[in-house]
Amino acid sequence: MRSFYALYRMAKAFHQYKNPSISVDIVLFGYHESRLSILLINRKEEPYADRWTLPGGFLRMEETLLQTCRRILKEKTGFSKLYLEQLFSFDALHRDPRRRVISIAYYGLINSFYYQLVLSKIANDIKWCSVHHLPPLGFDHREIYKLALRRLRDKILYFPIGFELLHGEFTLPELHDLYECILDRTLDRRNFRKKMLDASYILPTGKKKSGLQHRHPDLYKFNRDIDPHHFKINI
Amino acid sequence: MRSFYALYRMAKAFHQYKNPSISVDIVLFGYHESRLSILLINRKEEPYADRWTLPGGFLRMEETLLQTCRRILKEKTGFSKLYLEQLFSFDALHRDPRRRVISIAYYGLINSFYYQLVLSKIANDIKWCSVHHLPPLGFDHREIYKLALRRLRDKILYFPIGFELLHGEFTLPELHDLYECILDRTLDRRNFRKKMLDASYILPTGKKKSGLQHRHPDLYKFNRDIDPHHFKINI
DNA sequence: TCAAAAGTGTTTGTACTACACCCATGC
DNA sequence: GCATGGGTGTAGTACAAACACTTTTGA
Repeated sequence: MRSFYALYRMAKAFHQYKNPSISVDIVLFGYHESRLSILLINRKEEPYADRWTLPGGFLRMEETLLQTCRRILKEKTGFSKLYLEQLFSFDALHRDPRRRVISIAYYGLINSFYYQLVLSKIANDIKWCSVHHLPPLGFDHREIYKLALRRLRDKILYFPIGFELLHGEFTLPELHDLYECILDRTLDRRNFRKKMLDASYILPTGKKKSGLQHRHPDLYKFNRDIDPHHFKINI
Repeated sequence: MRSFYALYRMAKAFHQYKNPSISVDIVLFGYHESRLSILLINRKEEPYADRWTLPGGFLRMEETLLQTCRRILKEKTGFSKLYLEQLFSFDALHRDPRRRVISIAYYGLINSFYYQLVLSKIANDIKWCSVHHLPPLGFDHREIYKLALRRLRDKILYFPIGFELLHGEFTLPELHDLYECILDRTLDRRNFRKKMLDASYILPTGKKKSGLQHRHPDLYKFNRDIDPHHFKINI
């Protein structure tokens, strides 16, 4: 009888603690050679075996969500220092066919292609994929990606996140190209330069970038003395 | 032995499914007589017994998060049709002293004071409380409230959520006062009127509001033909 | 010296700000 | 008729948009 009672207590506890699994999914944007890409993983296992999905994984009880994101990205990219921001929680009842999973999506920015991608055991393949040629994605990951891109486009207009995608020192044409890639439209070169400099958001380093074919452009750096929360710019 | 085996399986399942509890907490804004308020509940039980907190509750397995919000608000206010938007997920490890609870916060807007508040069994008291005189709040609810207010203030500048707080027909002075309450600053009456009308965001009904002491102001209504996602206004 | 990309200033238009007087109503 | 709040227009300013030529460099 004692074991039945223990079973009963366990069942009760089980029921009480029965909760959805919590996962994170990450839209990791990278920028390289005038292309905005996201990191995709080809799944080895069901569901969605052989389909491309966003990197993601399950929360552990002793982790915060951000820590989960960083652990997963470290496993897959080797990179640990990057900009991450919470995006939205996706909670449709059957978004994962296995069981109830609530996914809290994050998006991140990385100066991509610096680090070798690591192929984990649960994946067939991992790659950077241009946002202009995305394959069909598993789960509701296309929806998550679309929201992330919208958020990134909105945010870059009034918050200096773009710099997370460039090196410590960069040229104005590089910054300009980055903005055009993210926003997917052309921006007047002269006005762009003027706004960036007037906001004293970037500072000249006095150096020039060499090794290029034509005129050597000036190098700038991010002005870290500006409070990004009070940064105000209209591209 | 059979019961031990069952116990073992159960324990394994328990472990596998051990996940944080998921709750929602709701910052419900109401507006009445030139005051912006939020709905607060005085807890009867530990933790934070006798302290004021945001309305909230635990997700059930068969519910979406929005359904959880609506169930909770229906229990406490009797009101079911209201504007709700996901705000942020709060996941600090010990934000709830009982166990790991991840709270997905929502904020909502209600044409308040229409509906009688319902005192549930787990509460000592429930009330609308002016945002200018908030008591200390339990859990991390002050942080949640602050984020909600910031979001509301940001959003009202470019999205027509303010109308959710007014009746179907309203006067321009009422709308003006609502914006001033939410933003907590004065706005030029003439410019405000001009912008609202130029955006054809509100439409004259041809009627006037009577029963007032002085000149009877014109009544307007929300222009539902405008796609709120393309609504653009700068207050 | 030529081709390609980087650097620079001015003009024009639009949109926000600031501001003061008349009108309708109830008492 | 008077006190109170509602309705209306204009002038000034600031910022964003549009736009073309000169400079630097490698080949």
